[in-house]
Amino acid sequence: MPHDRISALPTWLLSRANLRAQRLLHGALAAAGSRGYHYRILAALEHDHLSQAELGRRVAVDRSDVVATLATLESDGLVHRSPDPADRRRNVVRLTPAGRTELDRLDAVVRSVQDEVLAPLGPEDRRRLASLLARLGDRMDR
Amino acid sequence: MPHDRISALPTWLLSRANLRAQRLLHGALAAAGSRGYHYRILAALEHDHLSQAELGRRVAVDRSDVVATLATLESDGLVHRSPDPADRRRNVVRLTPAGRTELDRLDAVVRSVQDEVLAPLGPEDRRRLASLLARLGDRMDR
DNA sequence: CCTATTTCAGTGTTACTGAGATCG
DNA sequence: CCGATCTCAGTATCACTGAAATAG
Repeated sequence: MPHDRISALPTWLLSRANLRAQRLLHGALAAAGSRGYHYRILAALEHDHLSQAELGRRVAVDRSDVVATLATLESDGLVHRSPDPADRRRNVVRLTPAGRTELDRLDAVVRSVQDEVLAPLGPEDRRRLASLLARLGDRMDR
Repeated sequence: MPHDRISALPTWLLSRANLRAQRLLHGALAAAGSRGYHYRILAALEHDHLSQAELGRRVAVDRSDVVATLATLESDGLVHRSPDPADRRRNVVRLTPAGRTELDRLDAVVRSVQDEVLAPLGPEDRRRLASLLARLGDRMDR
């Protein structure tokens, strides 16, 4: 094999597996008329109403991208922004009823992609992989 | 936990772990004055002289990005392109001596990043992870 | 004074698409 | 005519930076 320097590298294996997963995910979300940031942000709002900064921290979306994504989601009637009376720097972001419906719709899409991504692995290997990946990703303080 | 819909998703765990790995990798390559595509393409040329199309296939870089990357590498004197006499559609791409030196230099950078990425795991878990990721990434025909 | 939040504008890498010209 | 290669130009998502305005 000519490119052994690369093919055994953990960062390579990780990026290949992730590329395949993200292709499937983005393809499915695009077919549903949505995108990754939209799903992430709607999902973060499922239980709580949050400020934009807190929202971005929870789903690891940059403050700047939160603004742009919320502008789209709000103009589509999926979320609602209102000034926080307790701290007037903040916006309180909530899911609208239409937003909750959209979240459920996208969630079905996302769940079905998980099975497709994990198709090569049995149940036990799926659990092992999840556990190993979680340990790698936990050190994400930056 | 408020965003359980996301935090247990394999595609989420994969993207988080990969983001951390790529941040470390790109940071280290940038500090060394290089980038991911440059390393990948130099590494692919280690043993063989290849056409651009074959090169792109081996390290999964799009034909279009191969052109742009080779233009930079060639102007830096790291690779050499010449028309293939046997098939005049093709360019034969070879590493120059300076290119081989650069590959060795970048290789040291990349290797040290692997240890940093895998720091949370012991030797046995590292092998398991590599094996599981390889099985996920193998289905990359598209 | 310093920090946090929201917003805007812009950058960067990776990944990808479409089309033209050349050649087998 | 079809298919492969190289090139150019442009797009998309995600990730990120710097700075201004506002408020605690």
